[in-house]
Amino acid sequence: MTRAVPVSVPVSHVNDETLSDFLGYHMKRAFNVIQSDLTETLRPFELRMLTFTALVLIVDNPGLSQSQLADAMDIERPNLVVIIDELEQRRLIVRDRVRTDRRMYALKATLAGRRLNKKALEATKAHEAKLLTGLDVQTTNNLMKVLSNLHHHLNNRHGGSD
Amino acid sequence: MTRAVPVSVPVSHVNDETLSDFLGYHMKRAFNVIQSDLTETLRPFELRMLTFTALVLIVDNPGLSQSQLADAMDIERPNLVVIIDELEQRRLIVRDRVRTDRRMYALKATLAGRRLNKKALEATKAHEAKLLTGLDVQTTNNLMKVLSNLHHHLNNRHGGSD
DNA sequence: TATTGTTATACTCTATAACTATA
DNA sequence: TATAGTTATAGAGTATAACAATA
Repeated sequence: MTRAVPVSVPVSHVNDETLSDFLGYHMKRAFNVIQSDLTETLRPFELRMLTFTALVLIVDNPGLSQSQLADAMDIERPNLVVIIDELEQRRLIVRDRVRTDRRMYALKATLAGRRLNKKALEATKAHEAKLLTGLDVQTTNNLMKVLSNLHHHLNNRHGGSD
Repeated sequence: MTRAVPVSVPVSHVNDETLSDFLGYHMKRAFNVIQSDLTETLRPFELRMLTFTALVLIVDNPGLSQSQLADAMDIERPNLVVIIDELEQRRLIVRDRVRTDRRMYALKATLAGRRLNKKALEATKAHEAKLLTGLDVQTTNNLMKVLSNLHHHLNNRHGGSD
């Protein structure tokens, strides 16, 4: 896992100036590190980023449907099914039939689900705080705000003009 | 592709406040939209984000090795092989043996590669500018800078302490 | 007809171990 | 022995079409 130090090679420092205008490039690189880190943090709880996110959203929004959840997570409905299956099989959530519309399920967390959610959440927060140690506070706050704005902006364009 | 308008459901607005502290959540959502958009933009050129990024970096850094490129792209060396294979088969780049160290290839773009690079680059820039229309300039600049800082920060921690 | 959840499926991206050829 | 590139492979994530049940 030790990142090798470059030896004598044709190019000593990779020039990525042309790519510096592209969000995708920077976001992917940053996201890569964050996600692989988050994956490790969640491993002891047997959660992945997707199952963790789903669990948090269900805990915070008891009764929401799979369609709504998929929409909030920006994934397709079919891909959510296995995630919900997994959480349900582990008795962390339940699928309750909605009386008034029997097509839907109302997703709710169990006590075990809420407990795991709490523990995983704490671990993740602690780990992330450690990751961001050394970054000035304003940068961190900016980042969150800008990313959130960006998503709303992009999502509106995406959903609206297509 | 039309995003369905929510009907009457148990939860009218999904509360994601608990997740609002997590970089991963916001980055993923924003990245999702950007990448799916970028994918469409690059489709006419028969490029994906990975092949596009590799091409740009090779054009800008003639002679770099696959290890260096993989490192710059934050992917594992084995995963780069098929990407380079694809670009080589399409005669967009060549693998030149390095005389002084015959283990390595010096990657170089062909004329066709540089031409495609230019066209794809223009399309991507135009498309991205359109995507970001309406966002104030400072936000955009901040975003780029913060993401770049973040990557360096995380990468140092990641590579250094592991 | 339209929507919710589902199955099946294919494609892309990612990660690891083990190999070869060179150094 | 160590590194560059490679192969094979397994696991995640993503996207689409088509279906049953329900509205």
